Amino acid sequence: MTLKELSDLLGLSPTTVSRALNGYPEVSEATRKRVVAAAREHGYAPNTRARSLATGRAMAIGHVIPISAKHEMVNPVFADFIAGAGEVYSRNGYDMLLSVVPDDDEDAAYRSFLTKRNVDGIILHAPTLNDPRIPLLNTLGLPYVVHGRSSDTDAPYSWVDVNNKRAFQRATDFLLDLGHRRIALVNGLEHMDFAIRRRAGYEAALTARGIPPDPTLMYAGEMTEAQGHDLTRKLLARPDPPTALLVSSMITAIGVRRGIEELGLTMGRDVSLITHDDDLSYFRNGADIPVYTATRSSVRDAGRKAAEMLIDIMQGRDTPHHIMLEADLTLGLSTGPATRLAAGTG
Amino acid sequence: MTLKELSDLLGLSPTTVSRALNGYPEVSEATRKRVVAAAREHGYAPNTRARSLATGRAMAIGHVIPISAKHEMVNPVFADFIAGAGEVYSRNGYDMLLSVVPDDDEDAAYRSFLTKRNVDGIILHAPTLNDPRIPLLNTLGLPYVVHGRSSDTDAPYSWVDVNNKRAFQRATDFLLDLGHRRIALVNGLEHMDFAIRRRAGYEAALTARGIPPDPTLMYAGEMTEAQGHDLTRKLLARPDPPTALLVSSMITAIGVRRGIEELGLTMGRDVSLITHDDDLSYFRNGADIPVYTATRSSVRDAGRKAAEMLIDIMQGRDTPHHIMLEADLTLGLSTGPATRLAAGTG
DNA sequence: CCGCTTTTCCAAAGCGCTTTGAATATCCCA
DNA sequence: TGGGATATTCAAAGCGCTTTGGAAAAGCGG
Repeated sequence: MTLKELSDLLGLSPTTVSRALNGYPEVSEATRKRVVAAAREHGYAPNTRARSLATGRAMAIGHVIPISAKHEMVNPVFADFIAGAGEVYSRNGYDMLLSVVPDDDEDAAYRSFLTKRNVDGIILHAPTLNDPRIPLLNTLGLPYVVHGRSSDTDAPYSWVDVNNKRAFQRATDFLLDLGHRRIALVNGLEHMDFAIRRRAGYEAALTARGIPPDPTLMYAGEMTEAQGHDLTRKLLARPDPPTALLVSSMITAIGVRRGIEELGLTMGRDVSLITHDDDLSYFRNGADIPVYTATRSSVRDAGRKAAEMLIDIMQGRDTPHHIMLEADLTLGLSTGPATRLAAGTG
Repeated sequence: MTLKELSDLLGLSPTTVSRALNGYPEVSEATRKRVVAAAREHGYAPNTRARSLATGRAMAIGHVIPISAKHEMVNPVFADFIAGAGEVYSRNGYDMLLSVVPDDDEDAAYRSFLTKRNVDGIILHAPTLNDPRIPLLNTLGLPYVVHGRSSDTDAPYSWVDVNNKRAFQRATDFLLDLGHRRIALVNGLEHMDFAIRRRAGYEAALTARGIPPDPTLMYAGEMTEAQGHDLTRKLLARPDPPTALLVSSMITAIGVRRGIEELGLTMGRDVSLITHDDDLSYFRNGADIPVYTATRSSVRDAGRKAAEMLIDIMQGRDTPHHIMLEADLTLGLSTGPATRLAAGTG
């Protein structure tokens, strides 16, 4: 069913039917009712392609999902972020276009969004230090919002981010308060902006207490379960093992825990652990006390906020273009005073 | 840059330029070269919306991501499935359109794909017993492929699925061979088709050895970490605890393991565990012996296969429209003979 | 009842591409 | 050298919608 068919059916011109459906004032309320009813009855909806050709707007928002070319790894937080964003898109009549590309030719994906004109805006994921995609998007001229920030970047851009530095500073402080002095950092890849900020928070907390950060206690890499495990085994095998670990991902934390328990140690007693928790639906803590003490911030909520911001920008609304989310520090069972392990080994 | 501008630039008609770029034979090789070079130089790519309006093909494939309205849960395997499918789409010039909707009005999303004509085909996720979406899609007339199957459905449809029944039958058999007799099944929601088939495999293996399936050992629910944990605690607190658990998801298995170890028991010695492993990138086992004995089948690979099948169908190629993937049974550290626990409790 | 404004509707152009049908240029061989 | 076949190119229509500019209908005060 096309607009023409529907208008023939109603004995009206396509113009009138179009206006009636799009809520223009130049059509009487009576005919509008009639048109809307007929459209519903015959299941008419305008052909997206024709409409967006005529209007110049694609009514779609693009996401580029980079796949680590080396490790074929897909970031597990994407699913929840996209769930949040998608919710907002649906409510506002936008489609979500996903482009899955190896992370070494992401640029092409953005350019193609522009040349093919199939999206009106873009969400940029997983920004790195001085991310080259930001100047690229600025030259392309497509509205976009970054999920995260990019340190050392001059160019202006809109973003939604968690206060990663403060979160990890607070977490480290908390561990220090518990008496821990050797605290390991198990972080994401070091060119990732969130990892940089988390490290900054961690180092700031240590330095504030006069403890020089120990590079051998700091790890940066892919956040898989296996990495968490292997690394923990290595760290705890040292003559001077850390008494606490600060971890950047729930999935890595699970591996860390496995490593701890394989050694017959108990998390929260022998070794403390704080993890960042993106509040992924399938890892959500039950009603009782959380297993992991965590810096928690819902990535799904970030998705919603980023989507809303982007839509605002595309509609020219002059909203604040930065949203800083504060992570909760939620107390769980994985942390405890450092004394016991210190006593055990000392 | 539009086609017209490019053709003016070249002193050719839009027709010729279009044909040159689309590889039609009615254009001399010399001009084709010239056109292609100019297009590349000026960064010309046809406007998707105009092109698909003219051709009638959207060059996009739709996925509906249902969010459990009750639990706000997003299926963690989606990310990897989509990564696999997206890879194939990119290679073939298709876009991926995602529609995130609460799972109680999914139908509307499919209908809207049709009326808005913004996709050429659909991938159907997470089919249930006698899934109503299959007849719906058959009436809509859009090509589609189901990731999974739908038991008790008469209507024909194309699918890519894992042989869930055989996988769980083999896994159960393996546990039986190890001497286990009380084997718990921790399954997904019972209206999900994969859960039904896995249970069928589990029951078939038991029955074949004359062991009547015990309904109190069979659980069906959301596959979260917390559920796995809570359930395990309950099961192991029974006077007649199971000596082994067969679990439908890696994430649940992690919770199960937590439950086991909280009781001071050791997985693989005191309690055995086999899980289904979708080979998600961030849970991938390292090079050494896997932690979990598992029925393993890459969901990313399933995504690739489903995408290829759908594209074949859309192009009218008469390929086989069913692909049954066999899961590996990979031996890990989480399984062992039943004797010890039996000795301990008996 | 007339001339004016306001309301309501419509014809036609145009968005940027593909594709049909026709026109022109080129070729080959008698 | 001419005429038919073949290789190139092009003009124009059309995909289904929105939107400009205008026409017809209705309302209104004098």
